[in-house]
Amino acid sequence: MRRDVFQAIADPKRRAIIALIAVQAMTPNAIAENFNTSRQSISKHLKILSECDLVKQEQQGREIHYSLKIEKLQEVDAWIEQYRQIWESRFDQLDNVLSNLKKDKK
Amino acid sequence: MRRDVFQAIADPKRRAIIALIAVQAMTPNAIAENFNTSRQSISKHLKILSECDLVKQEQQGREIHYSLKIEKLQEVDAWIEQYRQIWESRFDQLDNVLSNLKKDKK
DNA sequence: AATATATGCAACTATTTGGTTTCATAAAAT
DNA sequence: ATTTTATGAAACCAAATAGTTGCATATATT
Repeated sequence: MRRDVFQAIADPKRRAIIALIAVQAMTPNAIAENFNTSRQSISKHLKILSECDLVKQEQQGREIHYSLKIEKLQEVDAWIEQYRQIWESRFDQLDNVLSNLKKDKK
Repeated sequence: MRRDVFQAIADPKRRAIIALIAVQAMTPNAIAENFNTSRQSISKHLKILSECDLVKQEQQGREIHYSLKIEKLQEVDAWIEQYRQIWESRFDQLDNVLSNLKKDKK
């Protein structure tokens, strides 16, 4: 099964978990309290996030605190960057495009 | 079934299709020639991309030219933006964090 | 008119996914 | 020592996914 950051962020619940633990490390139980789903389903999402290298764990007694490895999201940023360049250049050149269109049509 | 831009970009083949048609509009057949998969599977991916509002179609005779609606990718950019701010501020404040840590530990 | 080409759609299949239920283990509280 | 709490793992299930195969339709080409 594929395990990359794009697959990780595809699920809305996982994006919500990411948002939660970006602020502060949390235990699976604490995370589950923020959703109406079982603790086990959160654990499975955390396992997927962990396999995608998006979270780190810190054991404290019987609790495990999960937090976001925010650097990993830079992979998404790097991917979107190429397209950002396209839409930014399109915006810059909008006037040119419009005047060229006028010429072509005429 | 969920149809949003995050689900659309989760599949590596769809990301490859996006990269292709970002440059220029292409027909399903022309796209399929770039992969070792059937024309029909490309059509299914294009359907998903279309349902996610990531592509636009232009019919020319019996050909249909698909091209990227790049604005839609700005939704991904907006999502990643909040985390970019976090890692950028972390970078900016790295010295502060380190000196604070020293104080806390001591 | 007959044939070839470009495409979408529907049915079918194997695999993956997200979830629940149940169990095992280890640490804390009593 | 016994019970409670926090967690992961395994078995199972329904739904979704990616792909294939076979068709239907419409536009070119001959």
